[in-house]
Amino acid sequence: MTADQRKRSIAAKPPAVQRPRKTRDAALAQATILGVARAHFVSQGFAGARVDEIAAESGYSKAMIYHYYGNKENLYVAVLEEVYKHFVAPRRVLNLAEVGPVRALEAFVREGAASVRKDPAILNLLAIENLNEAAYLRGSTVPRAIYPPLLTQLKEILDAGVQQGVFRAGIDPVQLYVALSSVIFHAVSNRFTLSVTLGTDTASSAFLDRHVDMSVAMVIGYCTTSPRTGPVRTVRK
Amino acid sequence: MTADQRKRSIAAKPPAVQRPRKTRDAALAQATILGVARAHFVSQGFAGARVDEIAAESGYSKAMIYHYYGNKENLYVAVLEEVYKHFVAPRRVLNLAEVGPVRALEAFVREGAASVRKDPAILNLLAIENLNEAAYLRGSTVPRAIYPPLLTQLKEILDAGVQQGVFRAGIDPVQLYVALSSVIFHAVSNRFTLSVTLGTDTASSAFLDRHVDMSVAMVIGYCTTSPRTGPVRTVRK
DNA sequence: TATCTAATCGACTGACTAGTCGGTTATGAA
DNA sequence: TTCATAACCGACTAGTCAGTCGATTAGATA
Repeated sequence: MTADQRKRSIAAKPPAVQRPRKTRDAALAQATILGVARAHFVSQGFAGARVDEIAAESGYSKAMIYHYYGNKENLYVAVLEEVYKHFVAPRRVLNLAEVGPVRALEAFVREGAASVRKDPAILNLLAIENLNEAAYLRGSTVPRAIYPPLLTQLKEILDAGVQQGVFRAGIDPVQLYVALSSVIFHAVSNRFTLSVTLGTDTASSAFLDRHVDMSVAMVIGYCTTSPRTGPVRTVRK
Repeated sequence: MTADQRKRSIAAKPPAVQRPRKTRDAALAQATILGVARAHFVSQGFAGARVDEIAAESGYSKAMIYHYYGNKENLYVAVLEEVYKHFVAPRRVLNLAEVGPVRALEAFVREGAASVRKDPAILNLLAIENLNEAAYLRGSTVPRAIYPPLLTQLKEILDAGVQQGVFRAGIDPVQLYVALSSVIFHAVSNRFTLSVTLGTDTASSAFLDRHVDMSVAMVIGYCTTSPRTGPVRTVRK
């Protein structure tokens, strides 16, 4: 039994929806198919996912999938867009003026980390996209619309921090976002290989809790340190 | 034309090795097949790679692949092990006593970053493994043997730093390694999606240079800061 | 030189896979 | 009630895929 078969057999459960279906409901059909497709693409990748399996598990015929989504690629893109939207949606707007730039930045990091820990699906799709050189993502407008507000929010936090004299000047929001997302995402998206190679359960919530704390300290520490006096300096006075 | 076909057509070049082959050479055959397989698994993933294509491009028949590697999974594991070895091999041993803990830690980060920027293949395989919950990696002893020395090296740097009063005490090497690898790997492995979503070419060497500098500052800053002092304290709940 | 091992391959197979097609029937509107 | 629309599906196809098999032959060895 190959690893692939091992994994696939998990999905070999009876159909989630029993036929004969009572009523016709196009919206329900589309949503059900999309949900099942999401699970399959996330765990099997684009090439690894099987349209037949998605159909069987959803309780609808394969013809329905092609009726609503046209082809496998469109179905995948629909999943990609749905997951992207879902990823950013729960992020609440911080009251920057109230909590101040340092706490706002900390919240930014902690919320992102909590979001991917609760549902790592976005990380799998991101990995798939990068393996594929973002071929499908490029064709979608949804993810592109999601990020500018996030960058704007980050820029406002940075500006406020500089103005109040708590952050160093000259930090590029894009550059900071990349660093942030690194510490937020990587430990979760690579939890399996890290656990195997490091011999520690890096997926445990205790480990990830500590990782988030360390990440926050690194990011806040960087932003609050003057670049000239440098990090090499032993202790801040 | 689907994105898959678009990508696959790149590999549709004439065979790298011309037949009739002059001599028989088992070692050459295995190495050639492994090299071509590496390229295919890295860019297409396990499910996406095609044994027929690997055979055609290598200039050997498919029967040779099965003769030497048994099946697709074994071939993939062989690639995985080869890439892992190649990833750690070029890392030179630092003279900790000579350069001191701060520079040693900086070098640790910079060398890791340089290594994956030069050849991101390891990152693709890591992504594939994590999508697969490290199913294949678990069956291999090679990657497991590679990491302990790396952690030992990191621990020595940390200990020296604490002893010399430049690093804070109590940093877990495993925890630090996860943070390090985050900032080292993520920007490179996610360069495609980051570029698309952020609207900036995050794969450019200028951007990555700045990212590495920021990463070094964050890591060194964290290790050289006392956890009790500094502005970080104010944000703790 | 005779012999044996293993390097090598063309052609095959059975299972799988994305996508299609022709038809049936529930449902809402007229 | 009639009827048009679309929700829905079983069965099919053409091509693809991992893996096999029987045979041929280069080259090492005795």
